[in-house]
Amino acid sequence: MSKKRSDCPISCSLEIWGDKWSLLIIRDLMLKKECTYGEFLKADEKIATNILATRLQNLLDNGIIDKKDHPDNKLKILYFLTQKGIDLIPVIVEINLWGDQYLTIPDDRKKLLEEIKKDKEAFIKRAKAYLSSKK
Amino acid sequence: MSKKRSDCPISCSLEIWGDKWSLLIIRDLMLKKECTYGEFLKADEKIATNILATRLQNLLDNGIIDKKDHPDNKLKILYFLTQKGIDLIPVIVEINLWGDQYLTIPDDRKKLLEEIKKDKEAFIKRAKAYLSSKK
DNA sequence: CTGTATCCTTAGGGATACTG
DNA sequence: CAGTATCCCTAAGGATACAG
Repeated sequence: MSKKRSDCPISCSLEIWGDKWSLLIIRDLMLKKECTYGEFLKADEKIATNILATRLQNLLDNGIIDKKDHPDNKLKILYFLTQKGIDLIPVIVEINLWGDQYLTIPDDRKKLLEEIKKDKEAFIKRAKAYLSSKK
Repeated sequence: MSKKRSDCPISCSLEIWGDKWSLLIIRDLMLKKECTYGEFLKADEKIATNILATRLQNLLDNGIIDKKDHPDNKLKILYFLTQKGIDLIPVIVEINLWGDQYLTIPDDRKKLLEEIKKDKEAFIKRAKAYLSSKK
């Protein structure tokens, strides 16, 4: 994505997925496990198609996501998280928990947050298992 | 910082501190507890002074950091994390742990990472207590 | 030392049309 | 449906000078 500024793991991580869109793509894949191009476009934040294409390519290049043909419809392509992407779930979870303290949480996310708050480690373990499973 | 794209806590969080520099400022304040303007400028990533000024202002506006006069030298100003900023430590910690799996960690950070990996919750608790303490 | 100000360049992004 | 391509604009960023 951008050139290397330092050896700091925070800085290097941000250079891979630290823009305003990549983590939203990862969020979609965490919530829905598999997404088509069109499903990303339909997300609330309304990403532009050219931006989406560059971000998906960057995440593919960095091994965070992968893609495959849709089992039923060969015209559709499904994006999904690799293990490297799945391992970003704890980051997403912690951002959610911070947001729970300092932002207004929409109703359709409250259930998820309750689950996370009840037992964070168990939630992450379950989510990782779910996202790693085939089908 | 930018206009609101959606109600998603991830999206809203990113709009506050999801640029390429804010988390590095927060990282510096987590590692050193208090920093002067000049100390931020000296960080490896070499942030430009105009960018630094806008980011500090944004973090001040959003209540993530605060500032005060240096106790010894009234010409110096010290920036530090508020509780809202301190509560971002788990996010930083998880990014570090992800980086530990997938990036090359420089020697001067390995000790910190060992501490985190030994007992994450204890590390966070200690860090929060340290950053909350006066002096 | 802590910022502002300015200039200039580049990257990110919105809108929309279009192709296999 | 899954992208490419184009145009155009704005925000982000680097360099540097300078002011209180």
